Amino acid sequence: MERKITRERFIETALELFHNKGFKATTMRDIAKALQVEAATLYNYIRSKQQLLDDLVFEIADQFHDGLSNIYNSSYSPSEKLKAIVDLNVRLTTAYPYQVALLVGEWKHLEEVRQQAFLDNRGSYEQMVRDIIGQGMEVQELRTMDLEVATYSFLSSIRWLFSWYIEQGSAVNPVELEKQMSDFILKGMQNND
Amino acid sequence: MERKITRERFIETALELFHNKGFKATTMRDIAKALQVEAATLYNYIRSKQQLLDDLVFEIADQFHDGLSNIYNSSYSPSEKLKAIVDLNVRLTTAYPYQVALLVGEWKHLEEVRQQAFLDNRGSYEQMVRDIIGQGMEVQELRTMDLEVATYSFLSSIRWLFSWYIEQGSAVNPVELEKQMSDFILKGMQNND
DNA sequence: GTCTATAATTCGATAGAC
DNA sequence: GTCTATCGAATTATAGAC
Repeated sequence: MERKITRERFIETALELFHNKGFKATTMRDIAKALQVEAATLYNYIRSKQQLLDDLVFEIADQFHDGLSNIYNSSYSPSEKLKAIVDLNVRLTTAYPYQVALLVGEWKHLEEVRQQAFLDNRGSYEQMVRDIIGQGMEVQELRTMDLEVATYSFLSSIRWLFSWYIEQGSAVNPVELEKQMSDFILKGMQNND
Repeated sequence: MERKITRERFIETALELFHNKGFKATTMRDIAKALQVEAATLYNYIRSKQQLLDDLVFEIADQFHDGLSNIYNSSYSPSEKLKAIVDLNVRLTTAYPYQVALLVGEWKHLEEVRQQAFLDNRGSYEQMVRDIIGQGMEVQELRTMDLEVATYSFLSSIRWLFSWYIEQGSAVNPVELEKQMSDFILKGMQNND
């Protein structure tokens, strides 16, 4: 009958509410009510609601960025790298679906300076993907296509994984999911001459 | 030196702010300031902020739904229908990018009953797409793949078009865009035996 | 570590003059 | 149709008792 709050339970509850109602529409009282405590209690765990968002967004954003850097700086071929990127996304998304949801949908509510830092991070991520796809076309591993459309479509098709995963009640085999997604996305990009 | 507000200018300004800051974070005073009037003035144009969101979301949602219904009930083949869906999305998104942004990102802030109506509408849209892809596999126009992953990836890859279009400053030829996107997305789905 | 109480601010919306 | 003035509710966060 433990009623005590752990930081972990607090974060979990907050993330779920942020996903369901949005960060701005979720009040400290909402989170407190879900944990059956008073709102003031929550301030033993965080400095502010704003700081909580910042911590959660950048924690997961850094994981994506670091993961992609390792892929980018590897000796894999371009199309092998793209498969590794799909794999990275599936692994992070199935491990931290609600944090990815926050990353995709609530970064606008970071304070201004931090929002710019976020956009720099995201821009760097997108540029690495663009480079890899461009290299794939150069060595003719990938079909020749409009680079911007290809980059955008690739990123777009994996970005919404979190919402599907959450809706499915997480009843998905991550390994099979990665196979299916790589298959679908990369088949359209590969050069078959 | 016309300072008068038209309903059109009001909607345009509100949509842009909703996209930049999010619906919840945009105050009536924000919109008023951008139009260089007082907040009270805005209530000559709308009944409430909530009603404004509702009107704008369902106006564009209905256009997507009706457009897809027409495609669904046509005599085109499944893969021709998919191409028509991409075309529908490109046309609506390039014509009403900020309204599409609202549709994708802010539906959570509809009031509860209307939110359910929205989800019913979206579910119906997704089911039609799922049907078309399933039929494409049956008649072997499309490769055999996991139906859920294919449907999700297809929808996902066109959903973020609005953000790209807005970022590009709308400097895109819609016809060429439709061609590039159809090409990218459908190449990976077609059966080549 | 959790509570009660409340300060300080902000927001949506209305009343009523012009 | 736009303004000034303001109400009432809601929100983040803090102070201080236990």
